[in-house]
Amino acid sequence: MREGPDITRIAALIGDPARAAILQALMSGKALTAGELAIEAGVTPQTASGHLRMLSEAGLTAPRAQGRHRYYAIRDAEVAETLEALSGLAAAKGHLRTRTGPRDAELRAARVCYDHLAGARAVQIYDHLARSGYLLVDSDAMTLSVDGAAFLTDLGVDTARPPTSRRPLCRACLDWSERRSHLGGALGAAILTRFLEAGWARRAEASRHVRFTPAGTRVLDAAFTG
Amino acid sequence: MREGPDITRIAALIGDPARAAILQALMSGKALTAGELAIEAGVTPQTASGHLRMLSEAGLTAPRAQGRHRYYAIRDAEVAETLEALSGLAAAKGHLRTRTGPRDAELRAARVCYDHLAGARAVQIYDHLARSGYLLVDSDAMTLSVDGAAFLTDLGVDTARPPTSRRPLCRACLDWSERRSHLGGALGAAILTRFLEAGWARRAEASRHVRFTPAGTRVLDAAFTG
DNA sequence: CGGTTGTTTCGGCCGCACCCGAAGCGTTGG
DNA sequence: CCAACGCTTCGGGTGCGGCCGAAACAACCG
Repeated sequence: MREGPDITRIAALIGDPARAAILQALMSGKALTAGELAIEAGVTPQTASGHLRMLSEAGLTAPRAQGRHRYYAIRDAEVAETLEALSGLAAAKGHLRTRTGPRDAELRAARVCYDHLAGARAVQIYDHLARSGYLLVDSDAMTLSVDGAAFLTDLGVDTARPPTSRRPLCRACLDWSERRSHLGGALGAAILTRFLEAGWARRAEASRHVRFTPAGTRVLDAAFTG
Repeated sequence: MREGPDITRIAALIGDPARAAILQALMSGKALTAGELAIEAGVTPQTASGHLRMLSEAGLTAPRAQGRHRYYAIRDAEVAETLEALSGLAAAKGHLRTRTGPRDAELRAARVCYDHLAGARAVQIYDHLARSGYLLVDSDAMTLSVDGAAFLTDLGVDTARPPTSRRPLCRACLDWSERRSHLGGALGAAILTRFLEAGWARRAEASRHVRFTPAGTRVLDAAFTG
């Protein structure tokens, strides 16, 4: 029969422990060097190099040479979304991790999803925008209302979408921990950028976790509540 | 590091050719016997049995004994959605299938996605419902308006949600061929049921393809346009 | 230019897991 | 009740693919 697109290739790529570790490390949105990814995956550099070659040929990662380093990153938002979907399924079906530990709670609170925020905090932001009429959720795409643009601009978020990219401004992204939607797309990326730049949130070193500063928590509670 | 849920296990399960074939066959929403699935996957019954055991233990499929047969089905909508997401990624990244053939076009027009319609026709239905104010797309969940319930009831769709299930009535499901949302959830399932029962559409024998009858095309063009 | 570091390519080892043949259960039917 | 059928379990063969050591490339650095 063999109907529809061929799932096997991509699923098999993600299904290897070393490659999965690489992809999950890259879900932080940072571009990492081949050597760093090798450590992350617990394999030697030459093994990681082979994996990265496969991932890049399949269009999951994008290599970028810079000096004698070679940086790899998640190729695009669609790859990131699919990985999140898989995370959701794994979280739902997978046997609960033996010890969920504090790290898990941190991730559920706030983390980076490729290039925008995810987790409880991100859902809070999304909810407020939608409920205040700042984000107009249409049949398919969402649009930012005039009021919404003003609201975000006040906070210092750059709502001007770069005209070069064909990427949608707003996009609902499914959150694996909250099982709800949060804001992705160019706007989601802009909001994360603003939070980091303003010192309202800081990224953990080698993790997807995002820690909100006291100032950031204040902004969040003041502007994104109700 | 090992952050977040463990993707590897589930991705590796889907990444095997035989198991992927089994899952894709089950995406028709029908429950199939182990023997049928063995043929579908091109392996012997004992091999398929082993695969089905793994899939069921991981929570991807649900076995149901009936007489001397044993029927397997996709476990729940979440599994189906993740498989669709993978299909989307594979369609986008995967090398184009050598010959896309007429079968592919048929699938893109209308197919079954676990228990509801997908493809161009499904997107048409979803668009009309949303644009007519029948489907109120809120921040997160969608709700069916009073007008919408009346509209669908007129068409013979059962809009009364079975109280036993905790399943949401309406749910946006990402369509891999249209790259847009279509209607899933209990309501999506009810609509498909009605279309089949009224003779407006017929399912292909061993495929996900759905063929609309002339009467069904008329209904679709009359009720779901504009 | 050697030396160092980061990355890739090549070859070969090894183990996992996919696969089937044979045999063991449970169900149906004559 | 025995035969037929469908499915599963068990055991062994085998091939693919991940892994590393060694070596070749490439880029910065003294």
